[in-house]
Amino acid sequence: MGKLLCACDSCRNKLCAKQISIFSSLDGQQLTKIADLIIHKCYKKGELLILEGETMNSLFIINKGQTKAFRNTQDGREQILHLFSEGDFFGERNLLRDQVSNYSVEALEETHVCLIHKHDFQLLVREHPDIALKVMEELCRRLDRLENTVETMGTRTVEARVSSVLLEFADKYGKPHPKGIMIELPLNREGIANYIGLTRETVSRKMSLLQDEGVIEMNGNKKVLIVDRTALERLAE
Amino acid sequence: MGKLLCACDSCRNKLCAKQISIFSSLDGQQLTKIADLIIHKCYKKGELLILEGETMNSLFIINKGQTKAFRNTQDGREQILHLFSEGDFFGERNLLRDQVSNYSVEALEETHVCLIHKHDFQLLVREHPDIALKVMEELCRRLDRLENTVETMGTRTVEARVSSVLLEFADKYGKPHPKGIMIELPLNREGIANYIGLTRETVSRKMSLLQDEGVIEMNGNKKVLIVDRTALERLAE
DNA sequence: CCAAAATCATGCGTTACATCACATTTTTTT
DNA sequence: AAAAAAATGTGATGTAACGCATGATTTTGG
Repeated sequence: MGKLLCACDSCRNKLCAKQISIFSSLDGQQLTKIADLIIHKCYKKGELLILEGETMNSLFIINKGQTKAFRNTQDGREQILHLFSEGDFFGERNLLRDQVSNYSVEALEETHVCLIHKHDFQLLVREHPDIALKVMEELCRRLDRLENTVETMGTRTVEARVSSVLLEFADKYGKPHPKGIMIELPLNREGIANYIGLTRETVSRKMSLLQDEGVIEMNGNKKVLIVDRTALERLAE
Repeated sequence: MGKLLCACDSCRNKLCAKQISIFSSLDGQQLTKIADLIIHKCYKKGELLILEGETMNSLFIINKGQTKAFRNTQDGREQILHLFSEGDFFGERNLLRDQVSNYSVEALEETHVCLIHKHDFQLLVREHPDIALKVMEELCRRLDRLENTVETMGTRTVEARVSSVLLEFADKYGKPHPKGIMIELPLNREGIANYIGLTRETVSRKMSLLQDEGVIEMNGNKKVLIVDRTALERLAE
């Protein structure tokens, strides 16, 4: 289960840093310099990138694949806090203040990451203040999303929560489809339940209900077609 | 209900900016320059500082008093997202990208704020990158808190939610007391309920229960004495 | 200090979700 | 392609929080 250096050099000569929005203000030469600082790693599905409570010393940037950030609650549940995919970063909180990670991060599929060491990142930020602004922007986006999550979790109706999460997935992972928007779900039913604080069974039941109402169509376990987005938005309130 | 300029000059000549952590890296001369940019305003209890959906052009920093940030949900509830008190700032999200406010902010008591105009703030950040890092730190703290909120809201047991919020208040507003920690509650029962996604009645019932168990002692409606912090921490998990 | 208004406590019936159990389907493995 | 494993759907049942109603208490404002 060792975390091996990535065998593929899919990005070593391709300036993967260029793809990443927080570096978007830099020019080619600066990016080349950054590329030299980056270490690449590759994780298989189910592998842990970060363990809650662990001391961190790098910023993780996802080059390919996706991960979930979660905590194991005392009552045995798993609460998923964030989903990270291509271009997202995490571990930033431990770069400013010395602090252990407050969640675990697990690969949901084969995931390739770029690592920048804490020290290098701090130098970069000093040299290019624009990076700090980009990071701030992303943190604000993340706050927005969490505020929405808190709002929907505070809402009593469970239908609204399920609808919200489907809309979120549609925006993030959805692809156009002749009959609507096709989503390749990043999580199974239990994962969705752990993301919005419900049980697997309740998510199942509500999704079946949405299908009966003609709002969505399930295609196997991993694909969902949003047929009537408007209805979903109305349900999500 | 007009938002009048503050009559008191409690801070005009006292470099109120000095108190504010995001400016802590600046020296006296720089602070004086900032003080000139600041506009002071004063709001009475119940007044709105920001209305959800409003275009924003300033950063608000609380000099004295406290406020709640909230949204009115479609089902008629009010979801409180943040509590801000002395030294806290808000409105930052609208300074980076042009975006309307995604929550309303209301004064919970007489509140004095310092306002910095978007344009001035952006210049300041360019000139003093340390400010951006300080803002990032605060944003991270806020993310931490929201992540905790999501975790406790996802937890099924309501006792844990109530205990968590009491602990949060104890840390933020608690004062030492011979028998434990005395809290001056920033919110009434309904407010607490809207903060953690419960009903007023449920909060009432659970707090009565905690009192019966000898964990807390209520003193009128606005004061709570934490008698057994350990028990509360155990309940909060 | 008193009266009015606001806030809080609590009993009770109802509802919605959790929980358990098991059949079924889908996915993975060989 | 078949077998094994994993994930999902669904019914029955219990329970905990909601929602309403009402009386008690606390706070506010003159």
